[in-house]
Amino acid sequence: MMELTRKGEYAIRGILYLASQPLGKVSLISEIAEAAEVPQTFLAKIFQSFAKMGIVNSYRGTGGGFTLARHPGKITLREVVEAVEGPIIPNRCLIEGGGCDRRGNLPCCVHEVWKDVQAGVVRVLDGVTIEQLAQKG
Amino acid sequence: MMELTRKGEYAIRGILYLASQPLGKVSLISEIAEAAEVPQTFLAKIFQSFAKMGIVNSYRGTGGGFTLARHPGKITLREVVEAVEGPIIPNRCLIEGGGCDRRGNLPCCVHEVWKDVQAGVVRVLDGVTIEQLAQKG
DNA sequence: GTATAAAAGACAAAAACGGTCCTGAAGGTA
DNA sequence: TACCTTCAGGACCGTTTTTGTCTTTTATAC
Ligand code: SF4
Ligand code: SF4
Repeated sequence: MMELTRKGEYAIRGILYLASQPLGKVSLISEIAEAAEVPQTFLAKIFQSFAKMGIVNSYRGTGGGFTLARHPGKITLREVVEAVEGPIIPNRCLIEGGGCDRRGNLPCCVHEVWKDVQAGVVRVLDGVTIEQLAQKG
Repeated sequence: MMELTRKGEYAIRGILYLASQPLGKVSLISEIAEAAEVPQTFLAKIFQSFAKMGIVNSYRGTGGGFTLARHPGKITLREVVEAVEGPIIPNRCLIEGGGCDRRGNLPCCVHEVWKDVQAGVVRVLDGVTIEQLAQKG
């Protein structure tokens, strides 16, 4: 239960490589993929998600590649994970507007527990920036 | 990410029905399935897992069925979830004896974050018993 | 115009999910 | 003993998700 997918793991490795590079340096996806030991085409998809979420900037053509869109101290691990895996939802009754199928959409007593779990995970992941991680090596 | 499967959701509903019954009362799987609104054959598998984990007792033959193996105040939500979904493992480097494939099995800096996530989730789920949940309705 | 590099989308194998079904074993009961 | 009840265990199966690959298109630099 609660397992990060490969995509999530690769996403972190990739963004961490970017964070370890000099600020503003443009990196090729091929370069990132090699350093992060991730299949290149797969990582390309991941970085597309990053770009859409405004975590990285992408540049096409000669001299193109990716840079961080913000200072690494302003990018949290939660953002990185959620960019590729979607929001952190321990149970479907926490989905925005979703609700529960039982009892006429009234949440049951367990609902609150899942909210606690969600809040706990979010707090941990929001408390870590990729700058912190990159510095620790 | 981190989503409980149907199996986990059904497991909780099923055990909560047992906890709502008079202590020691033997309940049929058909009865539990109907009350919990869960496919019966699927719930049967779930209760097999419970029995193996020592959460419930099962009795065969006429008059058989299931009872809680312990007082509901001694059964935590974590046990119930882990019985059917396996241990709470946010990332594969937390698997016992598993380790990471990179850097010669040395855990990286993100490893500690996943340990924090795991500890947080476990703390929440271990802090709730099915007795508490059943009482709140 | 041409080379470069990301964007976008189609495709696909493999695994996980969400069950169903059948046979068998254990335990009552007449 | 024969029969009925109830759970145990395993085979099976369709759908969805994961984990990618490949091809085509678009944007950019030179
Ligand atoms: S039964 Fe309770 S925990 Fe389960 S989905 Fe509904 S509100 Fe959430
Ligand atoms: S790279 Fe780090 S976080 Fe990822 S599996 Fe290895 S030790 Fe864990």
